[in-house]
Amino acid sequence: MLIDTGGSATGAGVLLSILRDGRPRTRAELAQLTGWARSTLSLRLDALLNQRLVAPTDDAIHSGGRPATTFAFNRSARVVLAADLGVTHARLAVTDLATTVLAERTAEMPIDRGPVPVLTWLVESFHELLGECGRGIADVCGIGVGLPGPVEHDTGKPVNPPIMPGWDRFAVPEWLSARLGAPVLVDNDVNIMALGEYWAVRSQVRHMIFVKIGTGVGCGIISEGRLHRGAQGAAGDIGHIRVPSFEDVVCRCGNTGCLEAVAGGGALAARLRAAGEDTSVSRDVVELVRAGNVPAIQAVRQAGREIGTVLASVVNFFNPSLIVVGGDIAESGEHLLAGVREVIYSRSLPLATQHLGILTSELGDRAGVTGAAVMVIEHVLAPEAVDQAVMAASGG
Amino acid sequence: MLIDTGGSATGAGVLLSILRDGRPRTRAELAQLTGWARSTLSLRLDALLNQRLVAPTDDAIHSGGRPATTFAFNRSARVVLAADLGVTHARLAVTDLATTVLAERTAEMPIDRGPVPVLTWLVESFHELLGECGRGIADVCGIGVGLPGPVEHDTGKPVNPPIMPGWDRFAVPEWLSARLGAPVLVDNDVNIMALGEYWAVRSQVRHMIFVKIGTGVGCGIISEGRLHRGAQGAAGDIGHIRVPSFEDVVCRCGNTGCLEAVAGGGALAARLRAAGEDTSVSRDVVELVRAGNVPAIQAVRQAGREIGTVLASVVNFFNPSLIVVGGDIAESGEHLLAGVREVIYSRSLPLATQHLGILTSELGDRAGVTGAAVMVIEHVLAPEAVDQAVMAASGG
DNA sequence: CGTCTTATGTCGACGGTCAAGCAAAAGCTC
DNA sequence: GAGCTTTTGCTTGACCGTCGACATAAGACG
Repeated sequence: MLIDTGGSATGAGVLLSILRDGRPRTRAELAQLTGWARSTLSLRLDALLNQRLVAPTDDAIHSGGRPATTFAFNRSARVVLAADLGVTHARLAVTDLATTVLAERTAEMPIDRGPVPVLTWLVESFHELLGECGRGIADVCGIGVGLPGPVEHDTGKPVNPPIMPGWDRFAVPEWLSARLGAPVLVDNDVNIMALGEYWAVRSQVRHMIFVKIGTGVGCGIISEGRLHRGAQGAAGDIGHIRVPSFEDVVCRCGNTGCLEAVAGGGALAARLRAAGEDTSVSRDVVELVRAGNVPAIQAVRQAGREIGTVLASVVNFFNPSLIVVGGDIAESGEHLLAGVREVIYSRSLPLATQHLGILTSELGDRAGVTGAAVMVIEHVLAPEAVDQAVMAASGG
Repeated sequence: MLIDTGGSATGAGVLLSILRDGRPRTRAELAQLTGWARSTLSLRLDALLNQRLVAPTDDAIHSGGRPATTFAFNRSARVVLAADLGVTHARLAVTDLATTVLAERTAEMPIDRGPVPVLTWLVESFHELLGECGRGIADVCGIGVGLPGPVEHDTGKPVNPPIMPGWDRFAVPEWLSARLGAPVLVDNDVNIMALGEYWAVRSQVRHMIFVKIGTGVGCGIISEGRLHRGAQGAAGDIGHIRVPSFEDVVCRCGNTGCLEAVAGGGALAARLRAAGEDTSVSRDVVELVRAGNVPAIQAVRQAGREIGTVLASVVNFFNPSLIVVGGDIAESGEHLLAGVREVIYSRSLPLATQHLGILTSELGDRAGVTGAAVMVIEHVLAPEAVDQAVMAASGG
């Protein structure tokens, strides 16, 4: 229960947080920005150089006399292992400290095989991916994992996941970190996708909602730049909000009229199948839309309207400045988004919509692994964590 | 653009934040809690004693040898001026640093008289209230004001308030602090009510929603213990969420089917008036309910159901651990709450509702002034602010 | 009243930080 | 290549915050 007051709380962390934007800077600039003496600054800069978290850049700024060497964040100092585990699919990546993917892999990997088989495969694959991009296990500063169900983020354990048999309360972080020797962070897959998309717009946006429309419907919430997980980590479960005039539609959750049962990818596939199309999963619906199938396009647009109805309420309540729509169904082009926009702009308050952006995911199916990497990077590169690492390296 | 790295960042602030809970502690306990040497601790404790923010308590703990003097937060060190300005009504209070009301006053004060008349009255009344509780203007550490409309919290200016003629972009903080000589914080009235209610439960609750049902309907949102204001400061505007099967009801906002037009106090009064009752404002509805008028009771309970419909969606989306219902109509007893509970518990997900509390306001019509005081106290007693004050007092 | 125990104040030592100054380095201009 | 300009690294002395140790204070107990 001690409060860290420092002793040698070196302060290298805040220096790094300034350099995290990637812009190269001279010592003089950094001294002015931090308010430290040049001698002190050099001391702390050296600490970061020793950690290889910062590196001198090639181009020197010249202003008449001796050119000033510039220093910039070294995104290659460490690597992050990121995993986005879906219900049937898995995507893995090795990224640098700026979320750039260095090596990646996707595979069919049903989550219901259980934690040990899936995570064993995960560890093996990570080793292979590390080999692909020429890095070693020693370079790994952390592992981020997204799971398709509710996760207690503090402990990293899934809690009562409806579609992950065998995973309930499995200690994922302990299991993985024992085998990979680095800190492990776990969260819900929609949350990490939100984090990934937020990363790209973090300089302009403070409040954001990421809506994933796959088989089901869910969303991740960013408030004041931080993920809002809710009291039970169940925030963002908009898939089971009841939509009007569909009280007869039965949802897998046992209730009726849920958004997911009306506008989710699974529901669309089922409805089109009933109409004679050969659609079993949400990706089949996307195929059909891309092929120009009119009933499929109409269904997707109408789903957009239903989702828009719910989001219109969410906009009034939460007042975000950006809504990002992702997931399988979102990749079927503008049809879905058109429906969403149509309803939100007509139903939400002008004050809340005048500066509201409604966009499709920039990262596409990479949002998950990017977000997993972001989660790790934010943890490992937080000022206090950097201070501690620097202290440990110099202190012994 | 300097980053405060200290010099003499005394650290007295974190010490005070430990003592803020009100529990008396000995020097030894505090040294252990902070991790500082006893000598260092004494130094910082002295700084807080000089500021009178901490005071020795009478009872000394005895354990064989010399008894240890205990120290506790001195809630009487300063006073806060708090104002909750409604559309027609105003409530003012002088509170101590633990939000205890020392003197208060309510008055009819229509906000549409404009900023200068209202604020002039405010300043006069504050002086009188200070006299009543035997404190001087020098004791005031800050002023908190709640206004019935959207406020840009950073600047304290109302922005496009629909029902506050003459207030648009009026510089409330500058005007008041020039006359009262202390920092002024301004926010929306619903936000400060949320803050006030949160204060009472802050040790158990991190995510909360405060719903105010007066003439209109609005809510304040607490995420991770902090007020979520949204991108335009417009978050919590649930009064204009569309509720199903009321598409014919016209709202004062120009749209149709808004929750406020269906279940707000103004709407209830109008509906009962059309049925022959003598109700013009929401308080009249409450009177009627208290008198046992059956149509009024039915109307209020049904309003609770309509509000519950919206809140059920909000619960799925936001996953709070507590919903507090306040405002005029909430004071009509359990009828409203029964309607709200009925719908939320039947429509929201079990995971989100199993530990969800739905309660009426503990503070009642004092929630506003309490919240205004909380806003000021959190600002003035924040560790950095305390450090700065201590530094200023000792440095010159 | 003396002794014992624990709390508290004081003082010197230590270490981190700063400002200043100087010499060396690295490029440019002439 | 000499001279100029500016950055950079290094050193020194001073200052301040923090710590540990010692002396003193305050009450209890016999």
